[in-house]
Amino acid sequence: MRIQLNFKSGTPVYLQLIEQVKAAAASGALQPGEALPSIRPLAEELRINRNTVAKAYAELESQGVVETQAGKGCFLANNHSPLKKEVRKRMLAEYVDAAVVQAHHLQVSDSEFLSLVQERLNLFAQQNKTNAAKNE
Amino acid sequence: MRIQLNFKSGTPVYLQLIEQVKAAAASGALQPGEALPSIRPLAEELRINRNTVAKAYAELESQGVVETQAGKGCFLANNHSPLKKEVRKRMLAEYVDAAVVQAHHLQVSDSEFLSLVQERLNLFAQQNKTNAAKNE
Amino acid sequence: MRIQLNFKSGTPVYLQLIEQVKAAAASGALQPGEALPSIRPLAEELRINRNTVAKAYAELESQGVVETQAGKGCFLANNHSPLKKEVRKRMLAEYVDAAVVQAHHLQVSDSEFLSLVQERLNLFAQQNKTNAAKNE
Amino acid sequence: MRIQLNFKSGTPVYLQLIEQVKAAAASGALQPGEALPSIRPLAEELRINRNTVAKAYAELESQGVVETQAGKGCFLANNHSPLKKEVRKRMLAEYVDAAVVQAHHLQVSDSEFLSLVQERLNLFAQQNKTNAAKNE
DNA sequence: GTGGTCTAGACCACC
DNA sequence: GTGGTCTAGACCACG
Repeated sequence: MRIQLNFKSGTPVYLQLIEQVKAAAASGALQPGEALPSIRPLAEELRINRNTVAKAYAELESQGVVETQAGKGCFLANNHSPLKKEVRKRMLAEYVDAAVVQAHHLQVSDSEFLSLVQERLNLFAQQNKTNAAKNE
Repeated sequence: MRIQLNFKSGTPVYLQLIEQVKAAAASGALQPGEALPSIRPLAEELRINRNTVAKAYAELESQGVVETQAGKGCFLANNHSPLKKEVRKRMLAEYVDAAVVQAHHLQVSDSEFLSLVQERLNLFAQQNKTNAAKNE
Repeated sequence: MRIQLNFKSGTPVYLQLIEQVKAAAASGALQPGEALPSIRPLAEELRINRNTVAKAYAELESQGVVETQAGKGCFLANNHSPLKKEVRKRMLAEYVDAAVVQAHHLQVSDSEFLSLVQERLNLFAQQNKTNAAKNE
Repeated sequence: MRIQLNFKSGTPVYLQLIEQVKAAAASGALQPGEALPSIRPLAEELRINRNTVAKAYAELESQGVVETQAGKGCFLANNHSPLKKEVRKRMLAEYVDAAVVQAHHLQVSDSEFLSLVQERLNLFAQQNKTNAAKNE
């Protein structure tokens, strides 16, 4: 699971964590019963306080999204099924629209915008590969 | 201009306002020189405090998006501060990255993602045309 | 009576007006029964709204410092006697202290400070003479 | 550090705080590197809201008078931003002018005014010496 | 415990 | 009526 925080957005960090865990569960990237990252390593990787991660996990447990087993870890609860493709597309569209509006506001043409999108996709795939290698 | 707030998103209300004013400006729904809604009526309509609207407008002014005249009102500025191309690209990249990450979380493939981007670009261009026609 | 406003101090203009009229009354510069400047010319001279002057005068009347006679003007009430020299000196000391602290903060030496004071006193006397000539 | 507020003066509380911290720094009562009172206890002691103190400290930081470390505290900065001599003189002139105007209102003669200035300078120098001795 | 931010209410100056 | 400012309360992130 890949977590990416935006410290400048004004959105509390723990809410960003919650949202991204939910998204991973919604997409099926995180399977029911699968373990979430442990609090301490995750906090170190993201350069945030352990309390912040703990708070997000606690909130997720109170919402029934995950189940915590003391001393063992935190696992995705069972009663979650991957969302329909249509729903996922609608969720994603919000993010795409924000980028499109910003592009227009910054007077970036459609073709420039599309090539930027392609560029970031490639960059992202490359980073993923690097992370995967590191975790082997 | 149509403003729609989401009080449960965790995104500060004043940031949502800023985004939507920018979107309206980018889409042509709000024309250069045109007056934005006055602070008090807008705050009442949205059921929020006047200061929240005032803060959004103040931030928009400091970004050069609008020009405010005390006692008169707040108007959309003409020139969208022509920043250097590199700077604009970097600003835009943040939005694109957020969408890319979300696509990955929701396990949407690159090709599906690109076609969604194209779809939203087309939709946006269409809205622009409609607004232009309306303002003639 | 010389009024000097500071638009950057954060103190409301009408409060500055009130304070300065009171100071003039306290010092004896304004005698009981003497007329205050008319609202309209004073507002023009100070480049502020007539309402602001009117508000200050209304507040002064409600405090019993002045008495307004509709259509005639605004006059200093009778029950005010000039303050003792010691009291005036103490009031003035507050302003002097603020300047002294600022001088030290800006690392201006005592001798430089004293020559600045002398310079401003001269400038002030000169302006007064100019204004007096204009009003003849 | 002794803070004394005047709630009836019309001067915003946060500005009074700024002035008094500057005065303490200028007089030597507060040494470079020394911690200012923490926001919460100070607010309670003065019976004002925490945000009012926070605003004063934030403004002091933007002026370069203090340096604040989130989660640690707020400390007096070392170098009082050596501005150009001309700029400093102009800033100081505002304070001097306010005192000069007040002297005129209170009908204090120039010579009396100058001797008062000298008196306060001496008093201030004496305080500085006392504070220096105390901090040895 | 520390400082920082978002939202709110009341008041100010100006037209 | 317009926008602007000061003060406040609640919540957040961090140590």
